Amino acid sequence: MRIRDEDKIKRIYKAAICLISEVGIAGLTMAKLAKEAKLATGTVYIYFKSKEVLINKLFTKLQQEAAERFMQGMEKQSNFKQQLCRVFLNYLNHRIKYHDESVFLEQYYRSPYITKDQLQLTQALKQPVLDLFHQGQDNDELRCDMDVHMMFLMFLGFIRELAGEHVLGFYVLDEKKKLEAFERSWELIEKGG
Amino acid sequence: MRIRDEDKIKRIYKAAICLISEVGIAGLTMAKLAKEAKLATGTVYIYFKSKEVLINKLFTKLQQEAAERFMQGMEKQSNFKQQLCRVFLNYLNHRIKYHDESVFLEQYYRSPYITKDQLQLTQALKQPVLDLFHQGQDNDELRCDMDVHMMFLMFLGFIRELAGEHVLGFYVLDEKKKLEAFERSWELIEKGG
Amino acid sequence: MRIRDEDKIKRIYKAAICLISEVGIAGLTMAKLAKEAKLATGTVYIYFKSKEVLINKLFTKLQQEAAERFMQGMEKQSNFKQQLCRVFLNYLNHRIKYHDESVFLEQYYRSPYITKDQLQLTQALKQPVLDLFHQGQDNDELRCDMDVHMMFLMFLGFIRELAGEHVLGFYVLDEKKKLEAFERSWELIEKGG
Amino acid sequence: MRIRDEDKIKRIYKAAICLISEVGIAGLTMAKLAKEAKLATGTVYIYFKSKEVLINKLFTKLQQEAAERFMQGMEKQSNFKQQLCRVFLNYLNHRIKYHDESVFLEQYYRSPYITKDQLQLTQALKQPVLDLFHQGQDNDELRCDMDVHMMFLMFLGFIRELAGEHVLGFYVLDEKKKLEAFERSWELIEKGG
DNA sequence: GATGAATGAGAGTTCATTCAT
DNA sequence: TATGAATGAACTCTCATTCAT
Repeated sequence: MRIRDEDKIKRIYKAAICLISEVGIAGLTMAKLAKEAKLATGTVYIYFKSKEVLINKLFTKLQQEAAERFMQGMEKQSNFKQQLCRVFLNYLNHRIKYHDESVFLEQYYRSPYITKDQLQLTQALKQPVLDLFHQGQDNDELRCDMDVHMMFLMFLGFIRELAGEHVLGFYVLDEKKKLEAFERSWELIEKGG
Repeated sequence: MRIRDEDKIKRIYKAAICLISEVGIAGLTMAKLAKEAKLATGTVYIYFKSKEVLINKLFTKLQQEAAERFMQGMEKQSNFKQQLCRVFLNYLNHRIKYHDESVFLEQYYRSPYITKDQLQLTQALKQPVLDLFHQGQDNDELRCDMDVHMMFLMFLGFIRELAGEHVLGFYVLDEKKKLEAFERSWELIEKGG
Repeated sequence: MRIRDEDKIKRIYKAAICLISEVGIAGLTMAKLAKEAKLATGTVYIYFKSKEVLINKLFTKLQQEAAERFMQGMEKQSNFKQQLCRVFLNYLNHRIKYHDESVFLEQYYRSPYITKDQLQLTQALKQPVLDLFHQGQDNDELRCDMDVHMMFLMFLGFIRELAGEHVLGFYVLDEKKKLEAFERSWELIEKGG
Repeated sequence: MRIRDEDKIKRIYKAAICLISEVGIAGLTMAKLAKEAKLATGTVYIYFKSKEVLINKLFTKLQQEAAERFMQGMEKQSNFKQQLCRVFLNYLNHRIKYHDESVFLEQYYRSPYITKDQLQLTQALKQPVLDLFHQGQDNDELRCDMDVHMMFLMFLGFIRELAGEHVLGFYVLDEKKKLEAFERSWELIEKGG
């Protein structure tokens, strides 16, 4: 029964993301969720002990999936700038393509439901990107008079705003714009910029 | 006859902000709200027709108050850079000082409750800051090979991340750090930077 | 202040009848009532101790007014049949013209709010009509092999149904039909019919 | 899984009738109803979407049941008069035995909750009885100088008053009285009466 | 007396969770 | 395991009544 089980969990997650993007975390009910996932309400409780547990696990799962996407294809790049560009675009495209998930993650991140542990994990998932910046500094690719965390926050915030406004239709991004956005960010942090 | 009481409205708003920061929009109940504001539940309904109306009005009010704070003290500055610095710090400090409100605004902004009208208003409130950037470009203070909206989003995103991480204790900001953050942003957009 | 007071009471009664015909006794609220009567809610409580008292008094008042209308112009009639006809038409026209009031009276009459005393009073108000029937029997105008109460109930029920269906538009009554209805009733009860 | 339970619907209906006869439609609360039916409040909402729907359905159900009872045993009668007598007694006994239901039906019928559709249905349910009268006229059993609708309203009104006063104890009916009442009605409408 | 804001018990309804099948 | 009917606490909102002005 392994396969069917996994399938049900997937359906539950998918239904949750879909519904939350429509009605918010507040508006999500277990009845709606079960219906969307084509399950009985009771069945959901076989796989998740409570609504809270479900939301928590969904958060962790989505966060991990997102983190995996960020570094994808990076190692194939020829130089540091290209690597960073890859990460930049990965995250930007992720925020656009998985906008529903991103909104959920952000809402949850700033919600009272999040636990200390989850916050720590969130920080830990940023580490690979922070490491990349550190490496850049060590290899004289990035300026040294700006701390890595600040660079990172600038990158992150810029991307989030770009993606957010794009999804709402207030600032449309094509491939050229995306690259331009990266170039501007790069200018700011490159050695001798 | 007792007279309709502006003070009660303030107490209701204050209680709402306080509770939402603790338990989220989802967790806000009219009973808790009334208790926190030291009113009977029915009294809240004299001033606000429904919970939804209350939340909507709170959003609009906070947004407008926030917008007013952003430009404060700007005209006193001697030059363009100082003016922009003032706005930068205004927003950054606002995001820190009024973190509860900011979180509420952001949550609401991405929630299904927000109306088209409110979204438009939100955009309109950004206009004065956008105008400042435009003016900077026109007066040869800012580079012209980067569009104003992009500059704005970079500023905005950077500030939000800084404030967010500061409040969570992951990236502590003092006055020096704040100014450094502004300097980095300025480098990116100044003419001939 | 006598005059103003009486005026307010009238306005309250009128508003109550009007609203009850629209929304039922259940749907009547003191706030709506006050608004309709152009008074403050508190003012209503100066004249009526509670909603229940108001409804009770309204019932008694309307019932008495109705009773007065029934015998109107009867004594002017030349003979017994004409007298009875007058009463018949009085009641029929009353049920049509004051339909809202009649509906209220009937609803109240069958409701749990009515007291034993009020029920007795209601019966007492029928007495003049019952007396008329008795008198008819005594004077050999009416058959004696049918008890007076039964005659009365037949009259009453017939009139109520006629008026009810007329108001709903299911059985339209003009003057000719009204007289015909009386003639049929008369046939049934007249001596040697 | 527990199966949806027709018995529960019956209990809800029964509790509703019982409570309405005690406290009126206005006084019926879902909490009282659930308690009387020995269910949780939420359970009532599984079977009826809202209080209004419950009341509506109850009305339609009772009306239909009542209509069925009226014609019962009629076809077994040897002649037209006997048939009509059967219907007369059916309705009279129904009004006495199911007095609570009858009061509810009447209250609802004159209430603002009733819909056009329901009014039409109510009229339609009268048709079989009206048809019986028509048939009586066609077969020269009933007089032709009185329209069928008027005959019907006379019957109906008479019965309602008789039953109403009987239940209140103001006019006691035994089997003899009932037959007498029918005889009087018959006299009025029979051919050559 | 007149006003209508204030009150809070209680209304209808929802929904996370349980449980009989 | 899977189901969805059943539960009842908790929600939003109403409204008869009170009370400060």
